[in-house]
Parts: sequence; structure tokens; C-alpha cells
Amino acid sequence: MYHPSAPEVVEDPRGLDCRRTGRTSDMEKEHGRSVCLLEQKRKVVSSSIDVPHARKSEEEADMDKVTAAMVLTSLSTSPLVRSPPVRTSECSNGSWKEGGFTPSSHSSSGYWSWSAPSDQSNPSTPSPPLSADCFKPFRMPSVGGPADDGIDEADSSSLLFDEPIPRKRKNSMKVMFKCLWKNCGKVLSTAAGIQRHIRTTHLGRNCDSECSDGEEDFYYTEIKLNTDSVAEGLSSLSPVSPSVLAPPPPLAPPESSRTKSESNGTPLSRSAPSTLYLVHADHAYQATTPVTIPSSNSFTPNGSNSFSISWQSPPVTFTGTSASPTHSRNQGFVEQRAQTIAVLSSPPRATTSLRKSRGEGKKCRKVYGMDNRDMWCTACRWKKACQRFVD
DNA sequence: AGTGCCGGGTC
DNA sequence: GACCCGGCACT
Repeated sequence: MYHPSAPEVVEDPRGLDCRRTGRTSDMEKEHGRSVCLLEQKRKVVSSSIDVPHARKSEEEADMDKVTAAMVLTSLSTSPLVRSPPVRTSECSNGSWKEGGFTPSSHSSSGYWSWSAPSDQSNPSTPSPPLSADCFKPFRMPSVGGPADDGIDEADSSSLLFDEPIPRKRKNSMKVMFKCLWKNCGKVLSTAAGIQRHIRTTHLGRNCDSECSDGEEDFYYTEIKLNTDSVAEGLSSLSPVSPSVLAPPPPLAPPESSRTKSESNGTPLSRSAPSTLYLVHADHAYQATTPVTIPSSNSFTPNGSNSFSISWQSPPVTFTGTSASPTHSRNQGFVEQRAQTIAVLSSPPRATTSLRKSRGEGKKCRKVYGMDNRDMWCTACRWKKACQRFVD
């Protein structure tokens, strides 16, 4: 688990200028990238904090800061936490806007108050349309739809947008990015591509990535095509990225298949609730023995209503291992999964290992040597447990 | 590679 | 049961 070396706090509301300043020297590209990413994330969080809401009291505001800081620390390192899943039930009535938000992997962070301001902080954000069709299984559009701008895009803007996430991925994982905009399931192979797609197609911005404020992040998610048969085999979720290969299998109900995965990690789970259902299904593979938090109430830490989290029966599920979900980066995830697998598949063969550990004491063989084998105890001679120098 | 010894084979 | 040894775990 890693914590950001510098737990930055929210003070810097719009400090996402890595793009603005176009100061990306080659040397800084790498660094810049991560910084940008961080900044983007931060923006998302900070926006909900720094933009004081009328109904908030001072204490509440302070509280927000504190919690935001906490959240940021986890966010900065684990992208998947970025956008915890949102219960579809909320999208229909718009409750999610009222601070409804999905808890991060930290159970304790349930008080992450993604209150209204966070979603609305960005004036230009046309919250993706929500409606009764929230529950509609996401339709899978031209999957193969060769991203018109997919790869090419990467070249031009990957420097800025390429998320580090994929880098951490195992090679067995093919990462794709899917647009979560309602009724749009476009899948592109690069983050940059999908971002551009969203920016131009849905956000109606024709400007270059330069003028992006990162909002696109909210509207796409990443999906993984897993080729790791082993891991996959164990995950009770058969569908391998159904979103890409086939329609979500019925057996993957949103709740149970939900997983904490980086994919949901994209903020758009929040802003594009209508697609959450899909997201869940899409990432079914990520759900390894998912544990669904049964909670059915809003999570209100401190009993303060200000943090009203309206998520009911949160879709939040995380793999059984108590491994802190925060570090849900793929790697961690994989590790977790491996653990789970190990547990599940551990053969009843432990008996073999009952073999008593070799004794430390000297044995006949060592004492007398091979030359004096006749001096060995019979057991040693017979290659049995030494009886003379019993441990 | 060396050591300890389990499991199993042969007489 | 005495004896032997293949093979594995452990160092």
C-alpha cells in the first residue's frame, strides 16, 4: 500500500495547470504526466470541497477538508478509487446529486462527500442524462468499432493524458476505454482517444486536449480484456469483458458482479450513473469473490447529516481479502486475486507438507560420514529418521 | 550440492 | 521385520 509521499491537500483547487502551462519538457513528461493525473483527480475532489456550499457549516467545511485530504491521499495513488460505483437506484431520482456518492474502497471513507457541488462544480458539465433508462443494460455498440481516433490520438495527447494505470497492468490485460455517456458505448484503445471522443462528441468541445479540464475522465471508464486464464478461471465471473465481446451475461447482476476495480475507478461512475450498471457488468471479471456491503443506509459519519451519502446498498464490493481496497491498482488487485485464488484452490494436500522439518542436530551421516556408514544407527542406514541423534 | 527422511520396494 | 533406495524438502 502506498501513500502519496506528499499528501497534498485540497488547498489548491484549480491547480491543474500542467496542461495550461504547456511546460512539458521531455524531461518532465513522465513526471508531468503523473502530476497531471494527480491534478485531475484532485480537481475532482477539491472541487467538492473548496466550493463551499451554502448549506454547509464551518465545521462541516473543515471536516470536508480533512476528509478530502484523506481521500486525496488514497486517490492520488489508486486511480480505481476515483469513481466508486454508484448505485443505479440513485440515478433515477437524481439523489446521487445530493451528495450521494459511492464510498471509496475505504469503508471508512464512505463519508467522502461527493456532494452536489462536486458534480456541479464544473459548470460546463452537463451531467449525463439520467432517466428511467438508468437500469437499462448498457447497449454495446459497435464494439469492434475501430476507434476512429483511437490510436492516433494517443500519439498526440498521450503525453498528457496517458494514464499510468495501464502501465501497471499485467501484459495479460488488454486495456480499453469505454465511453460511458448514455447510449454511447464507444470503446477506444487509448485514454486520449476516449477523452477526445467525449470532449468533442459529448461535451461539444472542439478544442484540443489542451483546453480540457479533465472532465472527460468522468465519462469514460477503462475496461480490461483479461487474457489471464488462470486468474480468470477462478474468478467466478465468466464473462471476459462482456462489454466488448458480448452483451452482459445475465449471471452478472450489477450488485454481485460489482467489483472494486480500477475501471470503476473512473470518476464517471459518478457523473454518468446511467452507465454504472454497465460498468459493473463490464468489470465483472474484476469481482473476485466479491463481498457486497450489505449496508442499506446512508453512510453518515459523525452522524452529521452534512455528509449524507445517499447510496443505498452500495454496489461497493471488494474482494474478500481485507486487503485495503485503496490500493486497488491493478497490481495490488492482482495480488489480492492471487491470494484469493490461492485460498480457493489450495489443495487439500497440505498433508504432504506435514513432513517434519529436518532436524538441526547432527545425524549419523554427518557425524560419521559416509565412510563410516557402519557406525550409523540403523535408522540412518536405512535412510530413516535418525534414532541416535534425535532432535 | 548436501542432508534428512518419507514412502515404498525387495527379500 | 530388516534392509535398501528413489525422490523430495530443506538448507
